[in-house]
Amino acid sequence: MRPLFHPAIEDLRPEAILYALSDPERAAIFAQIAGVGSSGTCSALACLGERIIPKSSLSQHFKVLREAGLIRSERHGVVMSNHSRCSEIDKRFPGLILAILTAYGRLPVERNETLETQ
Amino acid sequence: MRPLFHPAIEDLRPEAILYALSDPERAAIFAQIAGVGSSGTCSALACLGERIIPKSSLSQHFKVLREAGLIRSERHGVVMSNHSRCSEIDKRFPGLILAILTAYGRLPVERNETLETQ
DNA sequence: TCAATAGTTCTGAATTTCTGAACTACGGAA
DNA sequence: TTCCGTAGTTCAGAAATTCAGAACTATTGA
Repeated sequence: MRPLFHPAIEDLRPEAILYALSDPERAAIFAQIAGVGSSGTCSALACLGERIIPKSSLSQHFKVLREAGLIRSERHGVVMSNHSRCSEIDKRFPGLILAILTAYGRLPVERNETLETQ
Repeated sequence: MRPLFHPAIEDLRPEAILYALSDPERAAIFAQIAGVGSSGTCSALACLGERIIPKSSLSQHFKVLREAGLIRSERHGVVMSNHSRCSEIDKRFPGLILAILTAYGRLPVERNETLETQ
């Protein structure tokens, strides 16, 4: 298994972020991770929506999110922990993640700790 | 030629907007239209970047932008005029377009007339 | 009526996405 | 140690999407 690639903050490209979040399943996964803060294993996120996401697809989704710079994944023993890189991204692209999650209706009304409201 | 489809504002879906703007060529076209305000013919936008976009591809790009609700196209004689639906979209998804165009580095520093800075 | 211009649709090749099956990595039990 | 179970990755082929040249349509002006 090759080591997980995480782009540096200065290498983030807006097209990759938009592409990653243009899939509602991926957006739901990311919203969950960003909402809960440091969050869950891949398998815990397998049935957020109306279907059970096959694990190979799920793995691909995480790869896309990771390589867009949206999340950071690290292995802890047998499970993978994923957390969002919202605050880093917000420095580079102010307001972007907040606007996207809001558009998806994924942000709670009360202030979210992992996102600066600018 | 079938009539051009423009979604109603309440039918706009964030995934379609993100997808449409996740292509740098389409984003450049949209930025140009949104920046200039009411803007140009398709062919006038054919060589914004490093290559000349084939006209069939260009036509597809416009269709994607149109069906995502980002632009409104109308035929005036032999040419097509396209203008952005930024202000409508901004009511539905506040800050989204501004954040995306800013991330792409496409917004002038001075205030843009077609976008509300909220 | 004809030619020119601007854009759309068609079509097949190339690319991408999806997902079941096989595989790898790690931890714990025996 | 070895074996087993869990968690996730990679492979591979089918399905879907994208790309762009060629053919087509619509409109204007001569």
